[in-house]
Amino acid sequence: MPEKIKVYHLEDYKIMREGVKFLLSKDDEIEMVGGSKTADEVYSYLDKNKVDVLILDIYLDGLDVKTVDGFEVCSTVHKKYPDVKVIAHSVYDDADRVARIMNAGAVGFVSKKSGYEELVHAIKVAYTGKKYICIETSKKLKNLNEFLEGMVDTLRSENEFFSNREKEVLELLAKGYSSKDIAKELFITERTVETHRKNMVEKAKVKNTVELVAYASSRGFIKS
Amino acid sequence: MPEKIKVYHLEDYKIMREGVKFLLSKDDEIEMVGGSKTADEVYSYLDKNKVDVLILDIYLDGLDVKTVDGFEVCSTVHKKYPDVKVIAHSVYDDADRVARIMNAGAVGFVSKKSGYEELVHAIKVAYTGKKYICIETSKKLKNLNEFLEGMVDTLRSENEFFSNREKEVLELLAKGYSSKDIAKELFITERTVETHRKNMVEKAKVKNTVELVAYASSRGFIKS
DNA sequence: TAGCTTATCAGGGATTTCCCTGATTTTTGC
DNA sequence: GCAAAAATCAGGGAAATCCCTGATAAGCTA
Repeated sequence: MPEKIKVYHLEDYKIMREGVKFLLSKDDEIEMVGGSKTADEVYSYLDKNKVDVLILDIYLDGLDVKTVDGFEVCSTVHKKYPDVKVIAHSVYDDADRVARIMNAGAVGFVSKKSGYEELVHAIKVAYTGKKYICIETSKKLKNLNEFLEGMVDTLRSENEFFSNREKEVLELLAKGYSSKDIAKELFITERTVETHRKNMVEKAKVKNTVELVAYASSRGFIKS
Repeated sequence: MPEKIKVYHLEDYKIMREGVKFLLSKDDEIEMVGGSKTADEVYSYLDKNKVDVLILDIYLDGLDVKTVDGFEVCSTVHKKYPDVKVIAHSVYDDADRVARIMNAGAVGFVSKKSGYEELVHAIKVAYTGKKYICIETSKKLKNLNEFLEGMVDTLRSENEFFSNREKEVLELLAKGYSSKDIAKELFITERTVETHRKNMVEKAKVKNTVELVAYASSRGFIKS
């Protein structure tokens, strides 16, 4: 099967992250690789991992100290990680904000009033390098469609983070399984399981399995 | 099996309704019976059907003609359908709005910054006839506890589960620290650290530290 | 005051993880 | 079809965790 579109979600409301994560994961072509509520977490994730599409909540009022501005995040991501397509996801769908966010480098705009199919659609369109504005909003802003003009296609490379087998091991680790338990479950030897653990610890640059699971959990690698 | 708690959701953002519907449906005791974006749809549903809990987004800016006020909806529901427990679900978690909505007859308040487990918890508490305010918000309003006194039955404290010392240990564990490392950091013996770990593993009913961290992380006990 | 929780400390031993050294086979990408 | 990545397997030994048995002291509360 072809590689899935790797999607990261920046949004300060946890329940929204949780919901979107599930809804988008229903689509076979999409893989939710992470989600967080601060821009810094996004940057540090993007430094190490490949992400195709970033869903960005424009207004992050932020629990953290400094107030983060969604437009700024968008243009920073656009400059620093040009391969990442940004889709703005917002409750505000007025002309001014849509224009600003598209100028800041977003390739898509989806109102939160729209359902998840709109978001799925926007992601797929963005992935092909085109721009998209959700039906709801574009109806409202039909004079603004000049903004939807061609953009340069970007390159892509980088590698996957955890392999499928590693992810299987990871999930069982998070359930409290020992290497021996996992070996039985997956019909491989304990040694192999240990190798997978070791490799993941190295990849994630963490000290041990406990931190690995904390790391993976906070980035949404572990289902539950 | 006992009957499920029938939950209706009033919320003007479709994607949020979709997400919440799934997230809450994962719980065996909860049944999502409906959801809509206007108050009128709620009323007509309540006229014909039994609903135990109504999740109410306080500010419905509303695509529909007349602007609907969440506080008004709350008090209308409270008077007209006294058996329906209203839980306010909002992005605004300031003292003023919390107080107003509780006075308008809500039995629970959950910030959208909280995850779905908080909503699940609030629903179950509400169903038993008690009042509840989410951790996030009650932390924020802790100086205003005078006004919360008597108004709420369950101010779920974080200490409900792990003690402060245990949480300190937990945070360091999630950073990959060994018992020895933690002992140095906290100026206690390795043995004591081990006891804290053991106690947490027992409390959380998990198999080992790895699962403990996965458990804690998914419930937001670990900052980062 | 009696009982509960929290926080501290400890020995001994079984089990597990971690770390170093390797290796072969299978799958996948170009 | 070749090279790279992923998946498999292995020994040996140090370190850490896990599991059982305890204990003491402080603080809260009914």
